[in-house]
Amino acid sequence: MTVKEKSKSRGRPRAFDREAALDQAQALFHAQGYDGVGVAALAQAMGVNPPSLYAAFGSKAALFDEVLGRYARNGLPIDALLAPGAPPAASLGTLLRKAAHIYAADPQTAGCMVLEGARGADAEAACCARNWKAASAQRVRDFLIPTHADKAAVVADYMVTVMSGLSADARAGTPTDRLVAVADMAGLAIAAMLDDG
Amino acid sequence: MTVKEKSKSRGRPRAFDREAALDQAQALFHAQGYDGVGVAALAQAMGVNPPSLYAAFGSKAALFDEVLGRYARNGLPIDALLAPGAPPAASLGTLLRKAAHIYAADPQTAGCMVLEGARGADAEAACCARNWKAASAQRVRDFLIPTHADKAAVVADYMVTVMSGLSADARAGTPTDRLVAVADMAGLAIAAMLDDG
DNA sequence: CAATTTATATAGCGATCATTACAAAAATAC
DNA sequence: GTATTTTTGTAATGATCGCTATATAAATTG
Repeated sequence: MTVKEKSKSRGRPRAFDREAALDQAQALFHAQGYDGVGVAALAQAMGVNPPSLYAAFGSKAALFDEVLGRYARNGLPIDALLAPGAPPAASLGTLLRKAAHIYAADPQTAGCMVLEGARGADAEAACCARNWKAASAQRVRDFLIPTHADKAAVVADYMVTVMSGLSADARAGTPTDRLVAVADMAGLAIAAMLDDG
Repeated sequence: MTVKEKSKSRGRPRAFDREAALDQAQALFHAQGYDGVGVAALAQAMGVNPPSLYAAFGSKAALFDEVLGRYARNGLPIDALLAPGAPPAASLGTLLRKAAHIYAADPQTAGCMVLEGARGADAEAACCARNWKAASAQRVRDFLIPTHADKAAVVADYMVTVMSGLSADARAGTPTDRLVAVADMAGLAIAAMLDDG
């Protein structure tokens, strides 16, 4: 039952599915946070011994970074919602509302893994997470530049700030309806800034 | 130079100033977070050996809880800003703006210790911090009930959410002016909710 | 076949974690 | 004075941290 995707490498083949192992790592990181989960727990959940984990992923931080990449790719559909030409205020409001729903949907995956990772005690992991966080803020800025160039920076900062707060609330156990109500209220500032102002 | 405040207790007198030690602990917890600082570092900063720390404060988590109490008492002047009869939207906007200033004022004390502590990996410490967080939310609700009873809950949630996001940004190094700009934009939603709506 | 390469499992590395025996020291109580 | 109580410093507890040295197993290469 060994898998050999692409090139038939020389040595002994890997005995575990790399993607499936990443899934397990992602679930654990999301549920308990980078600081809350140890390498031993990760290896066990991935069905692998620590040496294989290090051989395949390099380090705990590198594994986390790879997990964050998958998460950012398959998480919130930012690019779909913020397509060029979409109505700015409404689209950003929808993004906040969708984030609230996703953050509170499952207690095992509460909040945003990127935004939570950016606050952890581990400097290396926080640095990785903040890079992904900055990339998301940049996407919001790019979306706004054509229509509201002068306000793109503030509004993008505001979006990240609110989503970070929503993520914290979701991890504290705030239920979906309260989170969505906050997201909708946060949308009022966007409308006031982009439509009225 | 030994201090004996109230009752002359029986045994050997304490050799350190309890309040000064708490100051040092607060500085360290604020700078590095509950998970980021160990008991050994705490004891050294407080000028005390670990056994004395445990004799005086009980445990790392209990020390953190006591520090949080001091912090909540001497931190943001919530009660002063949210006095009964104060203009609701303007007062809450001022609170956000003041929070932004304080959060970003000193890199050694960036963000809010309560809101950051509420996201830590340690369950006991996070529980303590969330109690203080809930108490602050309750003060906002009480402030709003007389004038906007129907919206007090959402607005209080929104305030805590935004402040939590501001705290995260401050810890990530966002400068004061950008944080204040976000706080002011967040104030637009409060005005829209309380004045217009 | 032997040689090489890679992944595996066992076991343990030194460091740090929060916490605590233990005994000497310093105060009051009798 | 002696007894009692509390704090002190030294040193170490077991647990867990991220990580790895080592040897064996399983594949390709010649």
